[in-house]
Amino acid sequence: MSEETNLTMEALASLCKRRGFIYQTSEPYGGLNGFWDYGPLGCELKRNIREAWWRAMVHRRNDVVGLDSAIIMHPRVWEASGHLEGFTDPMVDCRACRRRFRADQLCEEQGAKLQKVPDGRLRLPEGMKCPSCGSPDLTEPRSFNLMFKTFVGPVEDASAVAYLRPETAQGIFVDFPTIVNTSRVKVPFGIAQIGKAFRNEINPRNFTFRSREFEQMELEYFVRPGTDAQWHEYWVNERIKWYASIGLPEGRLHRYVYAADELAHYASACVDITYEFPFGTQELEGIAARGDYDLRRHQEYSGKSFEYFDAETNERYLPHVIEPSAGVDRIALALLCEAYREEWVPTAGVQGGAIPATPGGTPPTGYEPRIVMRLAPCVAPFKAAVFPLLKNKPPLVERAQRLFEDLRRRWPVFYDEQGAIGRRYRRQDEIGTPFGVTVDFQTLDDDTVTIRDRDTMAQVRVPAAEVAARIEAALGTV
RNA sequence: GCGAGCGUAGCUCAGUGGUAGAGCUCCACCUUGCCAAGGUGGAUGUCGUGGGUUCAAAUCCCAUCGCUCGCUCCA
Repeated sequence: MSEETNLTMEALASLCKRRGFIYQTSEPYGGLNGFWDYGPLGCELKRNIREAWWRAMVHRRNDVVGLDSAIIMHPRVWEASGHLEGFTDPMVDCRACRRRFRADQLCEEQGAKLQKVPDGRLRLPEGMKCPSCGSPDLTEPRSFNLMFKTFVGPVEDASAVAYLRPETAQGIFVDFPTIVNTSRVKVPFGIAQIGKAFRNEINPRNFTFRSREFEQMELEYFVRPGTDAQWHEYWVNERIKWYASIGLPEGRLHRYVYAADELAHYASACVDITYEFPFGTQELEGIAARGDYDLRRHQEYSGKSFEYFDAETNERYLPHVIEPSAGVDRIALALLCEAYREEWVPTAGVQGGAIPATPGGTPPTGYEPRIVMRLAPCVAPFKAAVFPLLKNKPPLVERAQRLFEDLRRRWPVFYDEQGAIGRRYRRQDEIGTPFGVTVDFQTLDDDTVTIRDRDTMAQVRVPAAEVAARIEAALGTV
């Protein structure tokens, strides 16, 4: 990683805290690794992401319904899903020095291979030694589950064990028969869900990118067996389009297509949509063709039928599923990375536009630095800010407040009369507000105001009555 | 999880055993006729936390929590 990108992530984290987007949880207690709080601006950003997704995936489609299932489900769900066995890293402990190591890693280092015994358990080959102290006195490989465990009811015994969901998808699969029976849906159709999920990650890293508590937006789209490939391709394309609509251009997104030997045994295809973060190109969303694996497993483990009766073909079958699964927090982080700019802008009297700042440099004569978040208007926390040009002139203040009250009925809008007008513009630049609407002395004559564009800093004068329509147009169709 | 580095005000940081600081930010008033940092006044830190050494600890030692980087892992 270069020094420059390093600086950028630090600068972004610093701005996120300074302006109230995202910061560590439980700060007075020293923080807690892998958990984050979204402040006043961050929670608006996240709401906007969720709402844009829900509109695109549910409200504007005829073939998808929504769901909000419980975070804690019957523990057998996680046996059926494979999470109880699959979500583990086998570890061995050294009895001599009490250190703990990854079993597969330890074997590989010593030129051996972890052995599997017939009952499915893992065993160390002969002659393995502790990499730390050299003792051969090692425990058998043991699994440490990445699911958070808790107890249901007052008694903390084995029969009361439950887990916080490590993904939202299983709620959809488990509810599949009920939704089919109650919602008049017909294959192909989808069930969408947004919600928190929890994984006890060994190593949270890269700001919020890998967290222990995170939020997913998942669609399970059920299709006729045999149509998997075409629907998979359809959803990959749909999702890329959606990212563009919230301000992540296709140029910075990539598709990582899984090779045959990388796929889970039940999957026929998987494509990750990745984004060029400063710390590397990393996944935002995975789109997998999972066959009928999930429904089949729940049918087996529950003993109930998960089959679908297709009235068109008069067949009974387990639908196959395409799963676009996105992380809200990762999308929020990508949007913040994409939007963040340090610029040098001309001061009064200097011609020309803003130039990108050199990290750590000082602006040339006639320029001064600004930080601007170029968030797409549809995801920006505030859609506009309203200012009286001067706060000590009551008619300006009164008219500005009236305009503010008018606009806030429709969108989150910010009002500010504090300090010089230029400073107020800059404050809004840093939090990504796309428009600054200023009431000045001419407003008192003809009721026009100026609208200042965040990105170009250019101003246009329009009738106050047209401001709402201008904002609406900028929000687009998202 | 391992190794290395780091933790002082909201932010960026100075302060290496002897009375906690600067710049920016923030608040009040003034000023200000469109792009921040003009005036006056003000607020904010038991120096991440807990122990220990010492007459005395932000400073030295131990533990712990957190952050960054590398390895590892993964969504």
